[in-house]
Amino acid sequence: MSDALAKGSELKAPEVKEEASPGHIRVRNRALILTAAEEVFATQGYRGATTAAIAKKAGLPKANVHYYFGTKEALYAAVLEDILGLWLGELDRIVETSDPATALAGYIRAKVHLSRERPLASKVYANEMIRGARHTRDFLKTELRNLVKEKAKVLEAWAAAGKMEPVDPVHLFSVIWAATQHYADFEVQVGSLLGRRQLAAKDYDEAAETIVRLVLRGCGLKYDSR
Amino acid sequence: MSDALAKGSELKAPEVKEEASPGHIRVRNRALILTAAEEVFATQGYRGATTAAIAKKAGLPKANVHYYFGTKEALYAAVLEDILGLWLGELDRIVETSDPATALAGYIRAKVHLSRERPLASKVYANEMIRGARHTRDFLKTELRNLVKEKAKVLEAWAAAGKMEPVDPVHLFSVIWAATQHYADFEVQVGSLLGRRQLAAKDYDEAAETIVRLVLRGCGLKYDSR
DNA sequence: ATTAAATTTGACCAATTGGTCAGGTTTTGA
DNA sequence: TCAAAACCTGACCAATTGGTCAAATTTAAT
Repeated sequence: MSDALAKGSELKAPEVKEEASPGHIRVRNRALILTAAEEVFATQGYRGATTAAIAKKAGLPKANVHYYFGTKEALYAAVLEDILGLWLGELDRIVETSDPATALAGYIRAKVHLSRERPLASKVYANEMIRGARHTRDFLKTELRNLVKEKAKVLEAWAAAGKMEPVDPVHLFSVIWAATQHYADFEVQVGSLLGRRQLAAKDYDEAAETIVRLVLRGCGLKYDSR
Repeated sequence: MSDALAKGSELKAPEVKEEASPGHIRVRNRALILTAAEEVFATQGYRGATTAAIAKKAGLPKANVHYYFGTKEALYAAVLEDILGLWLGELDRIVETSDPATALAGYIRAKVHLSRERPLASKVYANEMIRGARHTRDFLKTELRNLVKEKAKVLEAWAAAGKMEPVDPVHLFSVIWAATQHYADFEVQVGSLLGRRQLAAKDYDEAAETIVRLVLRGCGLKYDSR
């Protein structure tokens, strides 16, 4: 056995008691199923996803999936719930005290990063929108709308302070979301155009810079193209 | 009967001989089926679309759908074929002799217009990309890639002539496509954020202007925000 | 150790789905 | 007018699907 390997093995420090804490099975299996479901829903669509395929990908019998989530629809709702949490976080940096260019650029880069790290989540969400947001209507009309209204005030304040030009906030966010999520949802198209099977880190970076450039300049902010 | 209505009826000028030309049944029914299929594929996804639903929407028995298109997959391919034709046309205005700002703005406005007029086509295409472009890979890697390469040369020429700043063409087109098609694919989301059930003509116009503004300024071109 | 609760799962079911087909009707062209 | 081609469609089928369930096993808590 090589030194490195031996060292690695010895280092798995905590030496947890093999299994632990009540409910850990529930937690582990729900996570397995949710991960598998995200992939199957993303690549096959809601209707195309079968509970059998999800179960197989999770390494569990189909009846087990129904044991934990009841129906396919409830499982789908749970997957969406996870994704919405992921989406909502990054907007925090858009606050009045931030510098507009820094905040917007940071948000865009973070969103592109998410498209690279969690493309399946983006695809599930896109699918949900395309099909009319049957399971997400309330979220859109309340939570998301309020969040955007809040951020709209920040943009207005920036504009009033002469830090940027006024821009319609809904259209600005729409363009940012569309452009950034495009690199997850239409990954295969962008890859084809760039002549790659898979997008590389560099491609995501260049995408982010392009989007940042258009948005900042569009808002009357400085951006130096290198 | 109102004047307007009567006038409208009388005006249906050509008064074609009730039926006509051999093969007209084939043409008419294929069109009925393709239109119905576009809607069902758009709103239900590939797997979610049933030939029965398509037949019902077309007002024909299911067996008739199979009579004209054979399999569901062949019908889907035919729908995609139609859509790709629609997509490819508008790029014509991006030629070296055009003024960059005029050409790009015109293209963006035309694409937004298409999102409003043919949202279902956009949704079918988005679905196809999300699922990995199983039926469109070849098109992407050959036709679309070559088209973009061609347009890339135009952008380079414009930049070399000092008419605009250099921009990565693939990322520029990706952002334009993402932003414009967003108003078809994520229509329900934009509507929720704007507090409308349906987007109005004004909303599409404002969307187009926002995108034009970001893109032109991003390319170092003038755009006056009114 | 004991028992209640949680978990597991093969077998099963009713409904749906893409697709077929035979026998009929209508359209077309000579 | 008439036969061939095109078109139509109700009835049917094998496969798949989401979901159920009862009996067995494992885990948790006393």
